[in-house]
Amino acid sequence: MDITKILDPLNDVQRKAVTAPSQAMLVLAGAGSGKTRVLVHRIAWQIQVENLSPHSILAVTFTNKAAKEMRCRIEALLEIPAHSTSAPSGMWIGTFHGIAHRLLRRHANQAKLPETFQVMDTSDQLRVIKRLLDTLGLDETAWPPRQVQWHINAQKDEGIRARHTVETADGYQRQMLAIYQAYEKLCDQTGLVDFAELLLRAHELLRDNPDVLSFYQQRFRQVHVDEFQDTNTIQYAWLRLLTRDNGNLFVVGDDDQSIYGWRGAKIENIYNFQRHYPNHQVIKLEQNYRSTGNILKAANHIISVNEGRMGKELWTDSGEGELLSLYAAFNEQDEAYFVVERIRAWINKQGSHNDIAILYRSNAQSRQFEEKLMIAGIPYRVYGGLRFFDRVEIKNALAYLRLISNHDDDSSFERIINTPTRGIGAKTIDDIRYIARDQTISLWKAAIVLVNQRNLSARASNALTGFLQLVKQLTEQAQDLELYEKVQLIVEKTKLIEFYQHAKMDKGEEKVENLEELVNAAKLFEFDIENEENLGELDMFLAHAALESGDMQGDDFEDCVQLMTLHSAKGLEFKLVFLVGMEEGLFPSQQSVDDAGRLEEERRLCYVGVTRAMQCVYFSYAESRRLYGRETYPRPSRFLREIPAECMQEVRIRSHINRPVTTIAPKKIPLQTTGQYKQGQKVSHEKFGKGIILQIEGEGAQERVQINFTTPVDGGKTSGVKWLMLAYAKLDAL
DNA sequence: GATTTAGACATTTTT
DNA sequence: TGTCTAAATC
Repeated sequence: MDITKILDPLNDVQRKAVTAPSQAMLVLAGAGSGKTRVLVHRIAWQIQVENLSPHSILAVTFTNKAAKEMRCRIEALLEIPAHSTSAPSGMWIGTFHGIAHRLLRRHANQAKLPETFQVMDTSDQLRVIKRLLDTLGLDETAWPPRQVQWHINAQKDEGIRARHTVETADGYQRQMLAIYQAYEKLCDQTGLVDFAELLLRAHELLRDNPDVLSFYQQRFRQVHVDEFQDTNTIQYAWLRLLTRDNGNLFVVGDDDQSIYGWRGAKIENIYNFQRHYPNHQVIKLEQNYRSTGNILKAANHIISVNEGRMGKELWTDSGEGELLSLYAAFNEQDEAYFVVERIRAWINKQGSHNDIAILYRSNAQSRQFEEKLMIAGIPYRVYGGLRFFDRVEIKNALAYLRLISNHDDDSSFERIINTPTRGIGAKTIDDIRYIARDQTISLWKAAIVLVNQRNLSARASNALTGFLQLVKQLTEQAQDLELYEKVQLIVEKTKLIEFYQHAKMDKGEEKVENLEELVNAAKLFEFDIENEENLGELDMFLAHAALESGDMQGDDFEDCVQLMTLHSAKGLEFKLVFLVGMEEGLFPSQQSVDDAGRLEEERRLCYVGVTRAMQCVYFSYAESRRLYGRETYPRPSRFLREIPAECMQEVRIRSHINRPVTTIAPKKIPLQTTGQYKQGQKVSHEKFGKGIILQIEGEGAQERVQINFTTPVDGGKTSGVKWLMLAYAKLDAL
């Protein structure tokens, strides 16, 4: 047995946490202090040294990425051969939602769910709510669907069912309650489960079924939780139930990095933990292995302004490093130019685009930077876009698959009844809805009833019959096929490809590619044997699509500058970090400045941002910024003043950045189009291939465009950046 | 049934 | 100001 492999890479405090006897443990792990390492080594320790069966291990995370990483690192440490997916090791490592889902599949009966229940994602849920409001005859402007959705989810996150709510005189509350009730009923009828419901249901399953509870209490001798500060009420309640008999709950978190309070996360869970588990031990990891001394000094000062912390101060034994820099930009354009210029300098000196991140408070801020990076020809990647499984074309294809799996899935039925368009109009759909509501049957059954009634117009009847037959036929044909063949069948036979190919809508080509990619994804989808219990491969795949929607585009190893929000930067690290838009009203955001609690969360966000950096931090703010079409003159962020002056240097403007004299309007560089082409537009040229328009200059016959050609041509190389006269170049818009 | 136009709206996000 | 969605129109 090789204990050294587990213990040697650890410092004293980490080792103490890893080797502590079984009990409740709270590890307060500062940024970059080896939090995941402790978790991974702790589990390895328990298995290898304490001879605990992997079967007895439960580890919970928030994201699939984190779960995957943890599993890989544990298996590497234990030298379990790679590629032996989850099954052989027997450990349950997953997200709260993933594990709740697994429990509900295994005990669908006791959870009072149909065995074929389907998981819906956020957009599915919104559709269901919209439809519900419609049936209830409520006006969408008075009852905005998003707000209703938010309300319902917030209730569920707190563990509150509609029936628990106390009657109030407040009309608004009462209506919301009625909607919540109706929503619960609808979900029960159609066998649909939203994300919050997964957690709530899993909690109720354990709470109300002592046999199930004691089974899992005995199975999971050790329960581990990552990012504990992000748990919400119901997640923590669930953890408490599971660990009630032995108290072996090992949680790792950082109160200073709690940035999800707005979606129900409760820092209080950390304080409550200490009350609920009186025999717990607290260990603080404060040695940071990521950042320079100056960066940590700045971060510590910022976070120290907050009240009511658990108290922690990061230190490092590596040197001071460079000073942090601050740039006061004239406006947001200037800010972007500055950042690009610095990126260039970094690349020229030492290298990789991957080292660099531009972090901002809100997604809208990415635009300026994308534009300037594009012009500069610097490769970049924006995080937080549409996920693969969230795309319309994919959702449509999945809806067909779901309908095949369960004809009574109303939400899928409605989604695709007229996609691709097959002549079934709003009128016919209304009729189907009416019958369904009237006889309390599914839309599918109602559609059959409607056809049989024979009082439809010939055209509508034909169209509807055609649709019903298509689905029936697909169901039969799919019967004995492999998963990917089923997907292929759907994609081909439903004419979705033709639909998107034909439509000249933007990104049609991309949509077709995505559908093809979906078939591929099905091929790659590895069937998790441990989960098999009640479920077919297709249903597994559908659940996977809902629960792991982001996983496909996850790791691109292209060498790119990374653009993302501060929130999505949590857990990552970069050598060079730009924290842009450091302005009052932007960061901290306007909505949080009046509320002490929310302001502290913004400050923690700033702390998270600074601690992402390993070597270098640049702050920037704009003295004037166009916001929602209005010119604003924000003040620098208060967080900048919370950084000690001795770790900061102010960067002065370079000569080439024009600072217009105040009375003269800023000179506009002629970037406007005179007609058909726009900056950023994709075009193709018969000789140079496809590319993107970087700049447009001149007028009339003199008009010329600069294009960055990105597709390889005959020689196998890309044509690169070229200036072309519009009058001569044969360009096609894409 | 597709295209156009008007209007709302605009932190942060994973599952 | 720009984007996205929903309704209006041909």
